[in-house]
Amino acid sequence: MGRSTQESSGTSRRSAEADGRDAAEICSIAATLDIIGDRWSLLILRNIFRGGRRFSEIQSDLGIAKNLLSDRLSRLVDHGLLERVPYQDRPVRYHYRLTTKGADLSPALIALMGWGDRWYAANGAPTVLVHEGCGEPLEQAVRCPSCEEIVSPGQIRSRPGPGRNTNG
Amino acid sequence: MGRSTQESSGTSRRSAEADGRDAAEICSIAATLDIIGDRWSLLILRNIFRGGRRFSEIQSDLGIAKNLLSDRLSRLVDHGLLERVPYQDRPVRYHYRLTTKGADLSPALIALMGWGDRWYAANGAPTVLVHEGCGEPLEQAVRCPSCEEIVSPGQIRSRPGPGRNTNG
DNA sequence: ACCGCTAAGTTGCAAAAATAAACCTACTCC
DNA sequence: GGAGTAGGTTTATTTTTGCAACTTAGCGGT
Repeated sequence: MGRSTQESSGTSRRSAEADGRDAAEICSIAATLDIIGDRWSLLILRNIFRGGRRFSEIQSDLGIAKNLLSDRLSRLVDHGLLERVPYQDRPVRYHYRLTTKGADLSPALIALMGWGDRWYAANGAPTVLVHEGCGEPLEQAVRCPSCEEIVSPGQIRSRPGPGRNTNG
Repeated sequence: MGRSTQESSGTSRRSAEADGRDAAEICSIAATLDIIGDRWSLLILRNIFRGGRRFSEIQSDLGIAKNLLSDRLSRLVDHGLLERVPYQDRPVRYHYRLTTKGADLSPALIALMGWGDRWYAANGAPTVLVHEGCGEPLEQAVRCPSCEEIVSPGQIRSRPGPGRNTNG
């Protein structure tokens, strides 16, 4: 009935800070990693991005233990990144589909893939993302919507936003 | 002398596929996650990005156990993402600085932060990245260098690259 | 000279999580 | 009615974590 032995759907995996504020409340990176910051979640999502939607497909492709896959899929469904939808009756079989929220992680996957390509793909990238139509390889960039230009890393500054210290 | 109890600098953390090809060899996302795909590495890097370079600074900010921090820092140094540099003699004290390779992960951190902002920052982002000079918030985008335009997710296709099946 | 303090770790141990392998349920095909 | 498939659960073993105590090396005060 429950989610097997390794239950882990508590509110937060990392310990709270001194005054009860959790790291996730003051950093969106921490908030994100609380959800997909383990060794399998992003790989599972990557597989589903590529079209491998069924339990057994993901399991054999990744070599993940079945109980862990079961647990991670449930977690991702609970957090609203995936939907579990029946794709046949008799016997009822499910597959997993990205929600808008899950699909919205694609920039992060693209960035991680780009880094691996740049630093570990000695013989060229295993997979390249191309522009539909023109077919040319794509790249990721940070841009300033108001200046309408690409911003280099050195021109990026960070400052506290409106969500800082909400619980004051 | 060694790296304390939790040694983990083997070549690969995930098991090899049937024919000896590792997942990392056919997917740059897997290759990347082999290095920073645990619960702490990206948070450590984030801290160092923000300027928190010393052991104790990272340790108290993150609340990570000291032995784990020690292990993760050594791993990141071994993999060339960080450099351990003495910042004083007597007693000799070290801090950790991003290498080019480590700094090159910033697009991934920006993407993860953006996702957390969009889905978990009900009261606005805790931190915003702005364009130096104009001060306006930045965004991340995928662009086609040859068409010189921003590409929406639906226009992205992926195909095998030159590094696929290198070990034929 | 001794006391307490800081930084940056290391060591030992208990608890939690990951892994592997066996098992289960429903159903289909032969 | 036996074998196979999909999608899991259960159980046992191994690995990682997390916590607390301890270490090393120097500093500042008394």
